Amino acid sequence: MIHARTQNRGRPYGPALERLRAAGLRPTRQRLALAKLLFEGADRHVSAEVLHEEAQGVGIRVSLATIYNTLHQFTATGLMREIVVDSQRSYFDTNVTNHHHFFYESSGRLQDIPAEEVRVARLPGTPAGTRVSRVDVVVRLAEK
Amino acid sequence: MIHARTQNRGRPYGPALERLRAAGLRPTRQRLALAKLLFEGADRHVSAEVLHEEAQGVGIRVSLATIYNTLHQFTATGLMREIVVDSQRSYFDTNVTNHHHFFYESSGRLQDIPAEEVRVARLPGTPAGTRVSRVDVVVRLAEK
DNA sequence: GTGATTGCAAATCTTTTGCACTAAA
DNA sequence: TTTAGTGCAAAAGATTTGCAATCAC
Repeated sequence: MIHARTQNRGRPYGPALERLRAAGLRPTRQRLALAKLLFEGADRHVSAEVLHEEAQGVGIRVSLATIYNTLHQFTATGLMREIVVDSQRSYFDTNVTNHHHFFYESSGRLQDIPAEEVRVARLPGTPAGTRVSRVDVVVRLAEK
Repeated sequence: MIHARTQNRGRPYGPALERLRAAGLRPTRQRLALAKLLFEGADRHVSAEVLHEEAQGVGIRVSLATIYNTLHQFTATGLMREIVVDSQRSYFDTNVTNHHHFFYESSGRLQDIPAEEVRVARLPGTPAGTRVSRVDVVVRLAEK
């Protein structure tokens, strides 16, 4: 019989650890815990404040400064993406594939729009000396 | 001969005053001065800080708090529009017609893209109970 | 005059920083 | 060990607010 600790179903430590490893980030206690919150489950849109509260709620002891550090490291290593929809607060998205967003103005909630569902026919050429780093489409929604 | 004060070429006090009147804003000294800076000339993209410095530079005595108040009042009355491209700073646009933007990531500069030059084919229906208040397309540019 | 507007300074909010402490390798 | 990472509190930057003074009507 195999010892529980070595009973390896292909994911000995879970995908969170692997993601951090792949991103070249040392898997510390807090990064691992945050990665689990963020990546195990559906795609998410979080602000630093919300993620901090959620972490506290689940018993993860982590400071707000570390939340910011972590979100920025995850963004810098391509694990997450920053979305700009509110000039007062930063949002981060666990979906790093090409896509767009619905933004509910009243609640501040974000919802993905798959890239295929938006066709942007950009006629103007990009200015000389520049290249397009990203095209963001935000459909702002108000209550009817 | 007509007195200089009444020599009216169709714009007795200039369009700035008329704009404020039309927007229902009392034409105070600082609102008038800011309106002239903003609306007499080509369309502009300003941040509160930049507008404040520019005003000071031209000898307009106005506090930063009033700059913020004014930009928000102008936005609330439809004289300007807020553009969200940077989660740390607010930008306001004097062009309130339907259009989009190039955003130079390195300099923070904005450039209009006429609405006709971008075709957004939005296939997903808007969620129930909501209506589209605006569709923003931001083409982020990096240096080549 | 009277109520709207302004300026100033203090307050608030989000995000960053400095630095001693802790933990991963 | 050695070095990266963390927490905390303080700092920084953007924006808002409270309130007395000022201005438009």
